[in-house]
Amino acid sequence: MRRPAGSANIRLMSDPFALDDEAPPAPPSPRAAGPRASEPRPVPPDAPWLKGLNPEQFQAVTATDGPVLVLSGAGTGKTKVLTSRLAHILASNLAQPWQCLAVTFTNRAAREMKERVGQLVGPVSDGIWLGTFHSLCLRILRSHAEAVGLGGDFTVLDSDDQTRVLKQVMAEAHIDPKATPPQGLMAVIQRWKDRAVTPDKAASEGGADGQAKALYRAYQERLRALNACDFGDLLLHVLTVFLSDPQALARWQGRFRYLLVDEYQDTNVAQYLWLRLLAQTHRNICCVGDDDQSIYSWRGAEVGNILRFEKDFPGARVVRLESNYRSTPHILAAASALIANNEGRLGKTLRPGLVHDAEAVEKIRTMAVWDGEAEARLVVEEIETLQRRGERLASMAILVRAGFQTREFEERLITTGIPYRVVGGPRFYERLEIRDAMAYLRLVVSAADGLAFERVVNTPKRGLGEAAVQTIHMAARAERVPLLEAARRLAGTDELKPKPRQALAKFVEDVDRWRSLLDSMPHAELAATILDESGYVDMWKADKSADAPGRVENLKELVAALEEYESLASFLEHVALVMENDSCAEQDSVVIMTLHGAKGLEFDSVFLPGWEEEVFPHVRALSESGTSGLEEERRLAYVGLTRARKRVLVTFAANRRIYNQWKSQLPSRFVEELPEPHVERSGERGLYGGGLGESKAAWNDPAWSRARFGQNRPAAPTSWSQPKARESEGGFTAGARVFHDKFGNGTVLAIDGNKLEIAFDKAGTKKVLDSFVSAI
DNA sequence: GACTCTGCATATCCC
DNA sequence: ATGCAGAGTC
Repeated sequence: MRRPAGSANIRLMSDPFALDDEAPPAPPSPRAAGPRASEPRPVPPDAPWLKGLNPEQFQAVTATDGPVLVLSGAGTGKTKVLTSRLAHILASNLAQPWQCLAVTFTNRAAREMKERVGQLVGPVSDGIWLGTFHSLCLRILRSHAEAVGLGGDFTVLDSDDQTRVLKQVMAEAHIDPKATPPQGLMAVIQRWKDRAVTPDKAASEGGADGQAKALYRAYQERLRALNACDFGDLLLHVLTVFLSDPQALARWQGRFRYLLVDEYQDTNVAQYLWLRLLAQTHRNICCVGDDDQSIYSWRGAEVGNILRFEKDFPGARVVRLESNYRSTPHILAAASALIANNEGRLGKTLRPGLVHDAEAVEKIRTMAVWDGEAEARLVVEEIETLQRRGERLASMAILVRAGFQTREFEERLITTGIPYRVVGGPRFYERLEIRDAMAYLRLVVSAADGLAFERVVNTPKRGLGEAAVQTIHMAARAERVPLLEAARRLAGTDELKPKPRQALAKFVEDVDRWRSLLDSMPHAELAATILDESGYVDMWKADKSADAPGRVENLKELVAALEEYESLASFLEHVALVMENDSCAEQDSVVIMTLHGAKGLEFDSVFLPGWEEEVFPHVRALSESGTSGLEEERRLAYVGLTRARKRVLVTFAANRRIYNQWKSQLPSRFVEELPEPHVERSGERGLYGGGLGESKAAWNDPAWSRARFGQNRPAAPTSWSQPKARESEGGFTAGARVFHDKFGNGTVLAIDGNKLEIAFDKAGTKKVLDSFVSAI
C-alpha cells in the first residue's frame, strides 16, 4: 500500500474496502452539488449561538466548508461546539435540518444534543438526523431491508437474544458449549462485525479457526431466517447496501450535506467506513474527539481513526480545543500528569480556562482504607459533610471501574438514608418480566418472530414443554413457515397429544385475537389486555418470591410507558435501541455509575474508589499483551478525574473481597502517578502490614510509601527499608493455631514470606498477612 | 411435563 | 454469591 512518507509508524487498521487507495474524488463544491432551498443567509457575528465562544471554538463552529477535525480535550466545550455548529448551519441556511447528520455514541448524548440545539434554533431541530450510529443505521436500513435479505419489519436483537441464537446454532452444529464458550465466539463474531467483515470476508481472511468462520456464517443465516439482526448488523448491513447499490449510496451521500460526529475516537472500522462513504459527496464532515478519552477499544474502537482523518480527507482543518472550563487547576494538573504516562498521544495540553481563587481550590485527595466497607463508610461520610455544607447530592458522583463495586456503596447509602441512583445497572428492559412482556407484544405485531414465540409459548406454563416445542420446530422447519404458523397447523392435527394440542390451539387463538385488535384498540390498552389474558401478570401475582411484586409494578410501568408512543411497533423499535431507565429521574440524589458511563458528564465532587492494582487497572486489561490495555485503563482514570469540577477523592483499600474471596490489595499505580504538588495523601498507618518479601521490593520504594501514607509523614520505620528474614515477623509456623479479627480461629497451612495461608474453622482457607493474625 | 436438587462454571466496560 | 444445565422424582 502506498502511504505518505512519515506515516510508517502509524499502524492503520485493515481496510476491507480500500477506498483510500483510489484517488480521492475531486471535492465538488457544495454549492454546485444541488439546488438549495434558498440562498445562504449571512449570520451576524453576535448571533446567540456564537456568543461566548473562544477563538478556537468559534473556528470549529464556523468552519462549515470542508472536513474539520476538532481535537477536544476534556471539558473544553465539545458539546457546545457541536450544538452551535448545527445551529450555525441551520441559521445560515446552508442546509435543511434533514440534510444534517449528527452522530453520537450514547442515547444520552443524542438527547442532550437534541435538546441544546432545540434551545438554540427552535423546533426545526426536530428534522435533524440526530442519533446514535445504531439508531441512524436502523432508520436507513428500514428502507433497504430486502437488499440484505430481511423483511421490512425485521427485529433488532439485544445481546441476550444474540447469545440465545448463537447457542442454538452451535447446538445444531453439535458443538460442545463447554469446549467453545458461546460468549467467546460471540465476541469473535462481534469483532468481525466491528471491522465490517462479513462471513465471506472472514472466510477468505487468513488465520482464525475455520469452525468460528463456519459458525459465523451459520449464525448470520439463522438471523436472516428469523428476520432479525443484531447491533453489529445494523452497521454491517447498511455498509453492504451502500457498497452493493451505488444508486442507493449516491442518494444518501447526496442527501447529507453536513456530517457531525461526536466522540470520534470511539468509532470502530465499520462506523468509520460508514462515515467516510456518506461524506464522499459534500465532504463537509466535522469530527470531534479526544484520543485521551478513547476507552472503547474492547468493542472495536480504533483510535487510529483520528490519526488517519487527515489522510482520508486531505486539506482537513484541524482545530484544537485546550481551554478547560470545567475543573480546578489542581485537577487539571493531576489529570494531565497522569495521562502523560501514555505513549503515542496526539498530545494536548489542558489549560485552565476559568479563573480560580487559589485559596479556595482543594487538592486532589487520596486515602487508604482498610477494606471495601471502610471505603464505603468514608465516602458516604464525605458525602454527608458536603451535604451539610450545602452541596446538592446530584452534584456528587461515585465512579467505579466495574459493576461489582457498586454494592457496598449502595448498602452504606441505604443505611444512611441518602438517596442515590445507580445509572446503567440492570436496565429496565433487560429485566426478565419486561423481556417476556415485550416478546408477547412482538409476537402480536410480527407473527413471524420465532424468538418471541419460543419465549412465551410456555410462559406462563401451559403444559407445552420441550417435547411439544421440538415438534413445532420440526414442523416449522419442514414446511418452511414461522413457528406460529406451524403451531396453528399442529393444533389442527393429531401429531400432539390432546392436552398440549388444546393448549397450543388456545395460545394461537389468543395471539390471533390480540392481533385482530391491533387497529381498533389503543395500544397501551391492548398491551394490558395481552398481559392480562395471557395469564402473565397473574403468574407473577401468584409468585411468592420477594421480587415478584416489583415485577408486577414493572409491568404496569411498561404499559404506562407505551402511552407515549404512537404504536406498538414504534415502541418496540425504540426499546430495541434505547436502553435507558430514567423513569424515576430528578430527585436530588447521588449517582453511582461506571467510569465508562460517566464519560461526557461532569460533577462538582467526584469519588473514585477502588484504585487498586487488578481492580483499576483491571486484571484483564493488565493481562493483555503489550501496554495498550494498561494505557486504556489510564485513559479511563483520566476520564474519571476530568469529570470533576471542584474536588476529587481517590480511595483504595488494603483488603477487598472480590467474587467472594478476600484478597490483600496493592494501591493502584495510578495513585502514584498523581503529581505531588496537587495531591494530599492520607491513610491509616500500618494498613499494609510490616516488612514485605523481596518479591515486593517495590513496596519499599519511597514512592510507594508516599502513595500509601502521604508525603508529610515521617519516613517509614527502618524495618521497612530493611526487610527482616522471610520467616515472618510473627514467627508463625505451619500448624500453629491463630486468631483473625474477621475470620476467627484457624490453623496455619503454609507460609510465604509474610503471607500466611490459613484454614479458618468457619471462614474457609484464606491467604492473609501475618500482621493481621495473632497466635492463640 | 413440571419441579427440585445438585454440581458446575462464571464474574469489565456498552449500543 | 449467582445462574445455569442436567439428573432424578412426582
